[in-house]
Amino acid sequence: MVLEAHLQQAVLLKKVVDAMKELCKDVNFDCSEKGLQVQSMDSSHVALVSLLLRESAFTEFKCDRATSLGMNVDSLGKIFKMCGPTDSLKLRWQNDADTVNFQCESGEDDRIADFELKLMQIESEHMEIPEQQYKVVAKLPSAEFLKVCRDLKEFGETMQIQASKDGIRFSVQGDVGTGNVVLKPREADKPEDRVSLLVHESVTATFALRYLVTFAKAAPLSSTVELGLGPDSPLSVKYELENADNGYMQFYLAPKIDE
Amino acid sequence: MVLEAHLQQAVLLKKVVDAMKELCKDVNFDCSEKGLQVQSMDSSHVALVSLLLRESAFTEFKCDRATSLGMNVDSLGKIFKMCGPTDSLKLRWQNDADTVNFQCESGEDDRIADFELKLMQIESEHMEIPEQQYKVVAKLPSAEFLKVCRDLKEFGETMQIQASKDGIRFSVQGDVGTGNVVLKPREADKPEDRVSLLVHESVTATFALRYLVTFAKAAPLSSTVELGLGPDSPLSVKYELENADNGYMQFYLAPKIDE
DNA sequence: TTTGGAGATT
DNA sequence: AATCTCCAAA
Repeated sequence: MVLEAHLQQAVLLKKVVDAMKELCKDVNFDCSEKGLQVQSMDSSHVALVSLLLRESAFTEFKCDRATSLGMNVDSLGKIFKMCGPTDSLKLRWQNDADTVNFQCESGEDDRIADFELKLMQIESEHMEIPEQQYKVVAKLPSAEFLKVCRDLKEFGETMQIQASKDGIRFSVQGDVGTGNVVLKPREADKPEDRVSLLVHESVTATFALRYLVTFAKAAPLSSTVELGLGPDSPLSVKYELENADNGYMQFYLAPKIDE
Repeated sequence: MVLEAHLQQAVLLKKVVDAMKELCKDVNFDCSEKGLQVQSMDSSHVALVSLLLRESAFTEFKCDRATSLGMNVDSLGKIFKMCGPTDSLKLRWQNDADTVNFQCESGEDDRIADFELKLMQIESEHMEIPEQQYKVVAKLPSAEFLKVCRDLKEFGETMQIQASKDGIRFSVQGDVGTGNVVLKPREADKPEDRVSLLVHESVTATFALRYLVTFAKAAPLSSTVELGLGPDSPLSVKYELENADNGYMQFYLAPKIDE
């Protein structure tokens, strides 16, 4: 057995796959002793998905040899659909086998679903993601970001984001009119209700709303989301797992350049 | 600024729009110093919607000059979807501007959504609604009316309403059988639980259930609904706002004439 | 724990 | 308009 990983909550991986499903068809899961990692362009090569599940996210993790396992995301979605919300997951890969095994166990151990998934060869266009120094880092409730994106996408295809010390403004211009939502920095008892802005320099940029909505659907992964903005640089949309040390799921999207 | 109206609870207008959405595509909001008014046939010219929001329904209301503002109801629905349940609303229209501005503010003022909606020219088929002397006026809990309509629409498309001093009977004949719900007059501690019947003459009439279900969805506007019935005359379904002086929303539906 | 209603999504 | 999911009440 080269890879054996046990996850307390299969639902974590289910959420990750759900978030990835609309963007990527097939992806490589890069396995090493550090954990699992995915880095993939979306099918239309406009957005980038970056997932890291550190070894600490698992109750048990063993990986003898670094390797890339190519999987079909749709199939993964179907597999995890079999899992109940409290199921645990065991992931196994034998040396050079052409399948990987998923085993979902209900909490009471009275129901075991398992699936043998065929692996696929995916040319891994390995990409470096430069560590950006964002001019603005905004942290807000992930549910609020999801709602803003969904509400505004009704009016148009392009969203302008303006961030300054006073707040962050999401705007869409469409045929029937122009919509804006402004969030001001906000303290709150629960950290997950806060809106905070770290601003070195005000930033205005525009993005294809379609992708933002897709990213925002990763909200179940975390109660908060972190937006990273810079002038003429890609937007980062990052969801840290409940325990940030366990990893994150992050999306990048190139801005629309003004004509 | 010709029109400026502040509403404590944006949700009131949201409910009104939701109730109107399924019936009308575009409507004129007639603004005067008395308040806002809408009178519109539904798209298939079978039903009629009549809305009155008196000036007193607003925390602030100013209208320098009577005017009709044509708006798309779907767009209004999308705008109010952005509002939280406790948001307040500011409605503004500048002299002869071709847009009207909606501004939703959360209670804590840390989230402002606003929308600039393009106005449209709608030929206003102005109609007089004759004050009917209904043979029967029935008042019942709006939730109960909603449930009756929803339950019975499962069995057929046409509802017969029979009202007499003994009670009001809703009947549907369908392929799988015939369903009846009878409500007898009922006293109750809370006025909104009462069922009362004012009967000058027993009435039997039939209506297209589809419209009744749509009307009944306005239930969030008021805990009670008033049905007005006459032989061979349109049914009135009226929801008075919690404070009746603030206005009402009313629907009319022509009866199906027996073949 | 199970059932119903409400809200949201396609 | 129909389905599905989530949340709340019994």
